[in-house]
Amino acid sequence: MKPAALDALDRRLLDLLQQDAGRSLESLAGEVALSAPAVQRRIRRLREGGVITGEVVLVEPAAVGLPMTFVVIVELERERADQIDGFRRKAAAEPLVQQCYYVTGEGDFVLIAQARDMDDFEALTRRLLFDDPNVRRFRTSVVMGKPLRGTAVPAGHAG
Amino acid sequence: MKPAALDALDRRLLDLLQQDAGRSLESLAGEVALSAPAVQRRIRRLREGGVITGEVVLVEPAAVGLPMTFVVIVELERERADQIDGFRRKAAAEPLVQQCYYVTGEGDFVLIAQARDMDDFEALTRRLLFDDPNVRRFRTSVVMGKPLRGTAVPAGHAG
DNA sequence: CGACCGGACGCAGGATTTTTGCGCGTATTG
DNA sequence: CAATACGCGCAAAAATCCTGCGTCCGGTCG
Repeated sequence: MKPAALDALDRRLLDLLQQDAGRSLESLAGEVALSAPAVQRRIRRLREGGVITGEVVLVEPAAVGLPMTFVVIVELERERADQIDGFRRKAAAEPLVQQCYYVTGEGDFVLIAQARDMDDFEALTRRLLFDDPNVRRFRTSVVMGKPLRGTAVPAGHAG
Repeated sequence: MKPAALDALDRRLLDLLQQDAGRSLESLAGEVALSAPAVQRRIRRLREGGVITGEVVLVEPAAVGLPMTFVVIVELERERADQIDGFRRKAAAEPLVQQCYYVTGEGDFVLIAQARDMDDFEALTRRLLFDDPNVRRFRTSVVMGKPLRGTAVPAGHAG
């Protein structure tokens, strides 16, 4: 978990792996002009250094019966550290909540959530928001169309 | 790209792979009480059916020099379909923009973006927002602390 | 100025994993 | 009740990953 300074090759690898983590070491090696073991060692270092934090499969929400996406802006009654943390924990415990941002300005939290339908979402708001006395108010936006989703950060961008 | 009805095993696999896509087929097979080839065939079907849309590595933004996260709510002047699409395209072309939601209510778009620092973010807002005459106004929220990020959807949740 | 040290590389062999072909059992359909 | 289709497990083949080792480069210290 040390900083470990990334060079241009590391960044290239990060960009490639953020597009497709399934490629073979050989294929990556060819792209960055290195041998397969060298690529593997670099990737391992990036993992151990905490730069790469995981490797996951992307699932189309609609395909598993959760076609609706919501953006919820939540305002809390009091912004005490333990309450902030409490709410964050509760939100994280909800599988339908994909992302949870604690923000300045406009409200206190911004949530991104999935749901099967309106009823499903309403049940979520009840559990997470209505029943929590510390939630002052919240505003829900329904996402239309297929959103641009992603977690990729441009590693080659700067340093 | 057909619906292809998911059974309980498919859903278990999806949940497991959304946590860690790096596991061996053997290990997955043990967990769901199936043989490795059976697991592999299911995963392939899920890919071909469009349920699994990709496999990526997760990168810690701070580690590549992009420690700041922003939530931006954007209002457009006119909500004509081609303008909506135009803005969406412009946003998607910005590597720093991770997510872009077109929503009802509160503004028209919600963006999640990364940046190295305030100047970096300001440059982004200039390119994407100030210079676009179709952007009426926008509100920026800075994300504090480490947000809960993720793209995992609970496959076992419903059907 | 030269020797030492650390770090990263490529190569090659061995271990693991993935992939394919095949035969079997079960469920569905005519 | 027979025929077909689908999915499974097994076992071997193919591909990939992983490790150990020798080498090279760059910085440092005597």
